Amino acid sequence: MKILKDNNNLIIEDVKSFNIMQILECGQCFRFYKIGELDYLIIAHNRVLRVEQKDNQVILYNTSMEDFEKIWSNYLDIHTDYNSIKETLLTKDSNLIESINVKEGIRILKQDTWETLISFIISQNKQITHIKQVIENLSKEYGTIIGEHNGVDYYSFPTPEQLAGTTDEALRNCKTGFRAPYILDTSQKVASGEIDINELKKASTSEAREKLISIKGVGNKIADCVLLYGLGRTEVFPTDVWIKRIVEHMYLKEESKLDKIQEFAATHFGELAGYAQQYLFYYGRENKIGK
DNA sequence: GACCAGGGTAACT
DNA sequence: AGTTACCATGGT
Repeated sequence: MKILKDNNNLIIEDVKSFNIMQILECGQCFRFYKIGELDYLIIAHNRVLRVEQKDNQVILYNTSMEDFEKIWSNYLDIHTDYNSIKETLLTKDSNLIESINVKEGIRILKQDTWETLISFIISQNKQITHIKQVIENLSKEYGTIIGEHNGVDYYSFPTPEQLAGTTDEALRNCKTGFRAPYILDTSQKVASGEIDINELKKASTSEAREKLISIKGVGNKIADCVLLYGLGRTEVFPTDVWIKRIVEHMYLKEESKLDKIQEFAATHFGELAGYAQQYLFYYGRENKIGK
């Protein structure tokens, strides 16, 4: 892999295990817009980034080398060796061959902790398209303009302070529904420092999980999503209805409770459970495994 | 119109 | 400790 500069754009050449469509549409993130084939706008870290993929080239438009080193290489998880991860997973479990082959270009984005916390609170009992819609509503209402593309403005994800000052009714107007009090409460606790995002980053996985679950509206599944997508804890195995069905169908052969599925993932996939979850979720959901 | 969606809480046994 | 109704909202 090497990085080339082309006017205001950066080109990543010969990057393996990278498919921008799979990375964005595997269900881990919500703020992106498809503008063409393998061509997307990503809203992250208070920036608008256009990423287009052509053959073995990934083009990052209007980006400096400095931003790449500081933000995007980390966000896109560029320096993680996914070939090695996939090989190790396959030696642990050859049943993964199909999902890994089909979804070979997944990478787990390193997303902002605060944004994943609110996003996955919104996600409960909602479909992915609705989640995206509600997050866009919130960003337009409470965020700030951070960029433009083809005459359309794009907004940052609101800060804790921006959300802490609103009301339950205003949040419901953004179609948050019964999640509105959860969002408001969480925002006020983060804004006041009662919940410290930086402490979560330093805490052990189990300590961080415990703190996350203490937030009203955050249970096991949402806490694990924040741990995996927003805190880089790649050993956790978020277990939603889909992953539950998939694991039951592919491995356990019977209805199983959450703790049994967690135990299975930990012993079966070990430290790589988060990656395995991502391949299984995206492939299994698309093919309705177990449904 | 019932049923379900990348669940969680509170009020029940 | 283990179930169950309910929570907004939009799509099928």
